[in-house]
This record gives sequence, structure tokens and C-alpha cells, in this order.
Amino acid sequence: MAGTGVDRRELPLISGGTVHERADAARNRRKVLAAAERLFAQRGVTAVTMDDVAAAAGVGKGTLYRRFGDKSGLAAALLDERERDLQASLLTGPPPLGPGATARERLAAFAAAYLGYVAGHLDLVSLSQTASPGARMRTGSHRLWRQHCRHLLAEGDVPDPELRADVLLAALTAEQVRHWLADRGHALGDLEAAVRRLVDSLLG
Amino acid sequence: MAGTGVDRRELPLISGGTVHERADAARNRRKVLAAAERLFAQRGVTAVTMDDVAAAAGVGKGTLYRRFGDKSGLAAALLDERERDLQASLLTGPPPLGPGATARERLAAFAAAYLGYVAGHLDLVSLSQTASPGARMRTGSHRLWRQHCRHLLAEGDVPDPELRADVLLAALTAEQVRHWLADRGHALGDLEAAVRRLVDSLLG
DNA sequence: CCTCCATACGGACTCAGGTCCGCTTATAGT
DNA sequence: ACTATAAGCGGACCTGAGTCCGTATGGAGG
Repeated sequence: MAGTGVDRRELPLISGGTVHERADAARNRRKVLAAAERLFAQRGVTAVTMDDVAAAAGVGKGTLYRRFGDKSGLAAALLDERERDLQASLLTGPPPLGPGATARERLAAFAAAYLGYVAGHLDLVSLSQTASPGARMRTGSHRLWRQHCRHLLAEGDVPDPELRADVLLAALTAEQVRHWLADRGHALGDLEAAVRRLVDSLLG
Repeated sequence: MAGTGVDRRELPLISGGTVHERADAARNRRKVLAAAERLFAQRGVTAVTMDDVAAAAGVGKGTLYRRFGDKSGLAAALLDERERDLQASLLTGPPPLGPGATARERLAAFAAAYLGYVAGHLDLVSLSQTASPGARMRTGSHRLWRQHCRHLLAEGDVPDPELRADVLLAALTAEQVRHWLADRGHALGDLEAAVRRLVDSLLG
């Protein structure tokens, strides 16, 4: 979570708790995110190239790549802000998403909420997951979702909680959700109900 | 299953039950598959470009793409033959893979066998699944695996058999399996056992 | 205020996947 | 055998992702 893109070397948390980011760099980062958001909204994610973003932001391509690593990093950075709400709800929000409900209830609530999040930003999430193979696992936020699921599954005293956390998240990939919604024509509500039942099964 | 690549218009089954394939076309198809197999074995899948394959096969790039659609199609064609064994076992082989065992036993056996198949051809399967987004769902063989799972799950009287079939296959994506094996350092045997337990949960 | 250099910039360049289209040829029909 | 024609061929070409490297500059230390 946190970092607004960038691979390994940590950089400013989103709020700007600057460890040492040059002013021009911060300005460019903001320009790029704003331009990307606008272009994606206007033309659709797939129709926008990295050159487009760079040009619209009035920035060189190198800058773009230095900041965000690759296209999926840019998508992750844009999603970062939107994930914040969900993440906060999990950690400190009211039940059933936050602490206070049973592990079973919390996991079902998480799965439903995560499904909604993915469905609500399909293209962006898809991009962040599929731009490069294995990108999905490497996002900071993925680690958080994963840990949350693992934790709740372990509380439920299920075998292989870690692996089942991966299974649950693998089931809710952007491409999988897209397939259910678009190719299979399922309604989001039906999916949500089915996913809740699935969680129930996973918890034995 | 069946088609040796090619997008929509069906073409010769692998054995060559020619619906109408020109002799030179068949020859080129074989040359390409042979060259691709050799190059992939020699240099590793990711280090081989489509130009390499075309050149090694003594064929133009256009021919390559006409035959196999895209890189993932080429991978699928190469896997085709290796899938055949597993597919035959499911349909007509001895239990527990084939008919004769309980749905639960058969599904556990399938999951374990499929895991082994994916792990045994990680790079190729990965390529066939990730070359283009959504490629995974569109393979002929995927439909077969899916239907098989759906069928067994339905026999087990589980809710949402179709969706759970997708979940099971989503859990056994090449990238996911690679992550478990390489990044997480799990042993294939442990994974197999865990996947069997997972199937048990899925069947209530 | 000045200097210095780590940090950042930008755009030319490389590389690989995928498309296009004019030419060639296998083969069905006569 | 002889066409006519649909199927196939090949490689030049296009596009877009990601890299490289010479140049510019923010800002810390003097």
C-alpha cells in the first residue's frame, strides 16, 4: 500500500511525508496522475498509450517510467487512493468489514466488498494485474488483501489459510470478474451472493 | 481442445482429419511446431521471439500468425498434444481420474493431475494464459477442464457449480502455481495435498 | 550568495508483437 | 492438361512498451 507507484525504493507516502523528494519531481508526479486519470476517463484505459500520458502531462517518457516503473505501476498508483477507503474499513471500520464480527462474517464482507471494488474499476485493476506477468502478486495492496484473508482464515481454524487466501484472491482477479460479468452475463448482485457462499465453503 | 491453434475457423484435428487444409499449409504448420519446440527447449520460452520461430522454421511471420493467431496460440498448439493424455484419462481412463469413482474423488484427482500438468509445463502454460488478457478463458482446452469440473461439482450437489469450477481453475493458473513454487518455495507435493483439501472444502 | 552533485529530466532509440497486402500456388472443376 | 480462384505465403511495416544517456537543476553545505 502507500507508495504512489515506484518499485522498490520507497518514496513519499501519498500525503507527502517527504523522505526526500525534489519539488519538481512531486509536481511532475501529480501532473502525470492528473493527466492519466483524465485520459483514461476520456478514451478508456486500453486506448491510452504511455506516450499519450507523457505528452498530456507535459513530461518526458523517462520521467513517467522513473516514477511508476511501468504501465501497471501507473494503474496501481491511480488505484491507490481508491483502495484507501476499503483498507481503512478493514482495519478500523465498523463490523462486519472491520473488527467486531466473526471471522466468517468479516471474510464474507471482505470478499463482497473486494468484488465490488474490482468490478468498479475493472479496466484499471485489470491493467494493474496483467500489464506484466506476475504483476498482481507484487502490488503492495495485494500483500495487504492477502494478509487480511490469511488472518481471518487462520482465525476460522481452516487448513492452509495462506494458500486459501491466495485462492480467494485468484478467484477475484479482474479478468475473472470481467468474464463473469461480460462473457457470462452474471449480475454483480448474483456474483456477490455466490462469492459469499464460496467463502462459507472455504471456511469449512 | 483439438484444433492445433487457429482462432475461429476450425482446421485439421491434430491427426490430420483434413477438412480442407492445403498440403503446404500442413507442412508449414509442422515445421513451425517443430522449430518452436526446439527453440523453447534450447533457450527457454521467454527468450524466443516470434521472429526467431519464423526464421528457424523457414517460414514468414505472416504464416506464423495466420496459423496460430498469436503467441499464446502457438503455446496452446504445443500444449495440445500434452493435454491429450490428461483429457483422455478424464473421459475414459480408470478411476479415480476417469469414471467409476465418486465425484469428490474424481475432482480431487483432477485437481492434483491438473496442478501437475501446469507445473510440468509452467512456461508454456503461462504463455498460453497470459500472452493476451483473457486468453486463458478462450482456449478450447479450458472449456473442457471447466466443463469437467462443473459436471463433478454439480454431481456433488454444491451451490454454484459453474462459478466454483471457474474458481478452481483460477486458483491453478500458471502464474499462481509459479508463485507458490518459486516465490513461496512450496514443494509440489505439499501443494497437491493442499489442493486436495481445497477441493474437499469446495464440495462442502 | 555560490558551488557542487545527487537527483531528475526528456526524447531518441531498441525491441518484439502483430498487421497488411501484393505475389504465389495448390487443387477443384472442366 | 488447363484454367480460375481461393487459400496461403512472406516480409516490410506499424505501433507501443520500456531503456539509455547526455543535459539540466533543486537544494544542502559552505
